[in-house]
Amino acid sequence: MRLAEADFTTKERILAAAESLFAERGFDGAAVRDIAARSGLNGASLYNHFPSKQALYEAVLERGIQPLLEELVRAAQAPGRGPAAGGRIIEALMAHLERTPLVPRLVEHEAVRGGEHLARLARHWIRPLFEQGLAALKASPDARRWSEDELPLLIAAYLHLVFGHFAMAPLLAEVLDEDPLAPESLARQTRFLRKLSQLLVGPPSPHPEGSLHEAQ
Amino acid sequence: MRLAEADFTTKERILAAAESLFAERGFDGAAVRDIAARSGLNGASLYNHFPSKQALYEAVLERGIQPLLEELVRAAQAPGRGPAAGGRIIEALMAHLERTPLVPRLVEHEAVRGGEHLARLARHWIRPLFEQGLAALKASPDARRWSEDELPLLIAAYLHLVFGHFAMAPLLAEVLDEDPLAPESLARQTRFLRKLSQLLVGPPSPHPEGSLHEAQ
Amino acid sequence: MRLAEADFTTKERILAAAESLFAERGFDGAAVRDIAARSGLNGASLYNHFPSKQALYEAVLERGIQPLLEELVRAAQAPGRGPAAGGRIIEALMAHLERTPLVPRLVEHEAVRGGEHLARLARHWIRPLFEQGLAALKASPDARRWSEDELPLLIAAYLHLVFGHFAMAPLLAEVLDEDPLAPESLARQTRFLRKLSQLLVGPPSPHPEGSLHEAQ
Amino acid sequence: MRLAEADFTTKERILAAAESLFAERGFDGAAVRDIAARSGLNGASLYNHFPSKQALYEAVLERGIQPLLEELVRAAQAPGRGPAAGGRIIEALMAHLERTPLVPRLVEHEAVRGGEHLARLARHWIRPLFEQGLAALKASPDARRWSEDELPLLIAAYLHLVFGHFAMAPLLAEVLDEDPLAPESLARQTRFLRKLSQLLVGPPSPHPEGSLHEAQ
DNA sequence: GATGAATGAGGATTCATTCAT
DNA sequence: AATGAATGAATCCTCATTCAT
Repeated sequence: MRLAEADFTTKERILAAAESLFAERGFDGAAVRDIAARSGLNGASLYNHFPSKQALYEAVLERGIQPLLEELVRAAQAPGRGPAAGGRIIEALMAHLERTPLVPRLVEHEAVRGGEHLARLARHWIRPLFEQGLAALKASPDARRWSEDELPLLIAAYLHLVFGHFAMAPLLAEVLDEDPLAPESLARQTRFLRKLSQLLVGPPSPHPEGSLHEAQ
Repeated sequence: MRLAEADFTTKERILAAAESLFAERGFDGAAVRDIAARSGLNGASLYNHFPSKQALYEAVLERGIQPLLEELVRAAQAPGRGPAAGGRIIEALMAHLERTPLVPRLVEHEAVRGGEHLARLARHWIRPLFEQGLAALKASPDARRWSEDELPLLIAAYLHLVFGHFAMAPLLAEVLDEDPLAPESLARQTRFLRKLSQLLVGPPSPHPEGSLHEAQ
Repeated sequence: MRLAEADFTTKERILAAAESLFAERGFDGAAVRDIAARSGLNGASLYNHFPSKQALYEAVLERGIQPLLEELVRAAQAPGRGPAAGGRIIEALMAHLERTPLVPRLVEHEAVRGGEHLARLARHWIRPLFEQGLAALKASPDARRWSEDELPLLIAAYLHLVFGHFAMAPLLAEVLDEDPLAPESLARQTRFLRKLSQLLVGPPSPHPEGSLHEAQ
Repeated sequence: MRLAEADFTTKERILAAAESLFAERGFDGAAVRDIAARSGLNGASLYNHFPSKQALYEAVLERGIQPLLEELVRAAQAPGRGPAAGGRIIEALMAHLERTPLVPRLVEHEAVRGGEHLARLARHWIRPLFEQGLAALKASPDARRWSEDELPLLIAAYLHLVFGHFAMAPLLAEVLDEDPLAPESLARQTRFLRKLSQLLVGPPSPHPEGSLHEAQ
């Protein structure tokens, strides 16, 4: 029991270290030895827990993306399909990413390089997400302002907006002079996205400023 | 003249090859030998044109980003600051990126890894872009729906939306079953972004569907 | 214990191989791969024991020079400061160098190229040696034939004579048709230097030929 | 004529640059490109004047050693074989080396590494020098204090003393806090060597201090 | 499970040399 | 005679991985 627990802990430590290094430097830039060192291990010991760098990478991706997807499914399936659903999903998503802020960087790295791993990533994880979003949007009366072939773009837009904030955090930090991952920044971004969402798929607002400013 | 032209050509070939490889694999993943090979050169010959991989990388970044920034400045300074300005800038940006579709990937790679180069990238290139955008938004009467501290987020949102489409093209291609960089896809995305822009910073529309659908 | 011993052995093997190659070819001429091969190692394995070629080089220098200096200090501090001290030091020095005959070559290489490492070499190792020698000479009544500003030159002369014999051994071998590092050659050179030393700092000899020929 | 003259000049410039770089860094450490650059040439242009690095190296050695040898022959054959001959040769040698102070470094480099070139160096240049010295010593009545098999060592000693001063100049500079190649340093070293020579092969001196101090 | 040592493959870079201009 | 460009070989070093302990 003690041993198994220690093993679990070590594995977790490796995964966390790998996540941060893969997020920072990408697959090629992250050295196994560095990951091991950041886990408090010798470079060779890591191979007692993962058979290869590639396997470790995939485990990191899976560990990061799986809960994210589950969270999304949960948020989307929560009762209340009304116009507030979009805002709720955004909130859930942002709240989740606040706890795993490196995942978007991993995804972005992978997406940008279009690696072999990408197809599986897309098919197994992103595509269901898209379809789920599509269904939700089609069910929403207020989304009727978007034609059918615009809906995928709309979902992609949400993806860019939410993931971009996390993935490009290092750049934004330099430009905005504040840490985009700080709680206040995230809260502000969440409010901003909800407002934006209202404008995009909310009901047409005859006097937007007043109502929207309160809406948060 | 012949010589200078040949030199220009080789250097350009190297820059193009480097751009594509850096975009695909990032700085660490792109091997100098591969860049040279893709330029029709021996690995060593590349060093007759660039003193180091790092220098080549920076030249690629500069070559990609400088014209982009100039294009943006040009578009922003064109006459007609009205509500149509946003749409015009988006159009110019998308048109420009259609010709250099790898640049957003480069930027995203750099942004995601937060490399040493990032600070300069941010200060010299992205920040002026932000400030220019801020000024434009403040001058726009319809942007008054956004509070002052939301404006940077709005600009970042545009950044994510435009750059994301190009940077994550490989992922989107898998998900959407079409090439996001194909002319029709880009035209659709441009229309979509103009419509979205209308909703975000356009005049409040009492009956949006009709008017907006024609607006393109 | 077994492990530590094996480690010591490998490191020692590398140091020995590096010493011979650095002595033969100098820093630039000695390839890490060759050093590794001569140690029975793959080129990469060497880096498990030394972080860089430069570090290995410095370790080799230190390993060679440190004991030499200690030997000198020991010989100089031995009782009996009289006119025989010079001869005793020479003997000790020659005996020591017989066991590490490559060290003078290393020093000569380094001295000739005036490398960055030289300053440290000079200040930490050679200079104390000089000062020690100076003190010994000043205390010797028979050295009064040399003026104060000639004493450093006298010490340098000893340096040249002793080190030169070892460092230029390859050249001397060609010229003299015998190996200058062979025991008999070294014995002869030692006798020669003692005799020479007698002439330089020994007592004025009224009938030198007779007395000196027996002096050995 | 102009062209030929320019060529001669260029060749000389290359030889001078090569001499300094070979002296500083040895054969392996000196890059052809650096030699060319120091000659004001492109790396490729050097090959218009010398067919290879090796050939250039040999030309440098020859250019440095040939005049030195001739100078020695001249000094040795000058009238007056008496006991002053040693001093006169030393003076001529030192005076010559003052004008080509890098040559001893070249020789030392070559001697230390025992390169392929060494055999020729030894046979063609150093050995005649030795034999000439041997003859001179045998003819000198005062050298009778040295047995026959010590005479080669005596000559080698002179070699070490004279060449060492120049070759190890960088090291001596650090230790003695003055430039060993400065005119005063060289003058002092010359006086020192003459005095030393008097002691080694001069007549037995009953009251050395007085007489020798004036002897310079 | 942890580690020091070993290694083949590969990475960026340098180098001597060649060649067309 | 000079040079920019090209290149194969070599250089130092890193890396992912393996293995004995």
